[in-house]
Amino acid sequence: MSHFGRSGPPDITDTYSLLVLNITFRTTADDLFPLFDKYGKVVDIFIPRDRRTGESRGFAFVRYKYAEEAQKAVERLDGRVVDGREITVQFAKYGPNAEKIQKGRIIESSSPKSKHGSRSRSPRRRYRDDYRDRDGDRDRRRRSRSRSGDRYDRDRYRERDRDYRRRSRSQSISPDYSRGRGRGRRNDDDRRSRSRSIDSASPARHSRSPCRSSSPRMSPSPRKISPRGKSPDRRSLNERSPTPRSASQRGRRADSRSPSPRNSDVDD
DNA sequence: GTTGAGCGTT
Repeated sequence: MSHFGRSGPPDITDTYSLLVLNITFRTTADDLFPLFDKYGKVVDIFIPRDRRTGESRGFAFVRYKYAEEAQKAVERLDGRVVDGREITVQFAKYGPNAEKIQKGRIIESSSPKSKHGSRSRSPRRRYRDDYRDRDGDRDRRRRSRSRSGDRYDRDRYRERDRDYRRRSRSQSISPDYSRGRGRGRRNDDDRRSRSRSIDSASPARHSRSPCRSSSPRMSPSPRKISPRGKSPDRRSLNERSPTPRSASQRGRRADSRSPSPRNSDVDD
C-alpha cells in the first residue's frame, strides 16, 4: 500500500499521470503520496531512480484516477515547497510505454498498427553523470524555466536566490573555463616556445620564479651543464637528433594521454 | 555530506 511502483504499473489505462519535477533527491513516493492524495485519488506513484546508485533522479510520477483531481493537484502542488525544495507538478507528456500522453491521459492503443517510433523527445543525456564533455555541459541548463504560474515567480525567485546564496561558497566562476583556455593557448605557446628556445620552456611553465628576473634564456641550472663541453655537446646532440627531443618529450609528457601521431610535425 | 532542470518500472 505504501510502496508504489513495487508491483509495477497497475492499470494506466484510466489514470492520469502527473510529472513531479524539482523534487529533492531524497524525496520518496511515500512523501509525495500524502501530499497528492489530499487533492485526489492517487492510483500510483513512481519515482525513477538510478540503477547504479539507487538514488532518485529528482522527479516522480503521480497517477491520479480522475483528470479533475490531477488538474487540481497540479495547480495546488505546482510550486509547492517539499522537503525544502520547490517542486514542479505538471501533466506527463509521455507514458511509461513511451506512449504519448494528452493532458495527462495516456493515449495508448490509439494506433496499434503503427507505433510511430517510440519516443519523439530529444535524445538527451540519461543521467547527470553522463556529462563528460565540459564543453556541452556549460549549456546544459536551459534558461527557459518560466512556466504557467507567474503568481509564484516572486516566491520562486526568492527561493532560488536563497538557495544560490546558501550554496555560493566561492566567487570563482569556473576554474574549468580558465583551464580550458589555458590548455588551448598552452599548445600554441608551447609550439612557439619550442621554436624559440627549448631551455627557457623547460622550467616552470606557468609558475613564475623570481630567479628568472631579467634573464629568461639563462639556464635554470647552470651547474647541470658542463662549461667546457656545453657548446659542442649540444651541437652534437642536435646533429644527432635534429628533432628537439626535449620538446617532444616535454610535449608528450604534458599531454601524456595524447600520443597524437603528429610526431611528423615536430620532426620538421 | 552529495548533483539538477528533468518524462517511468514490476
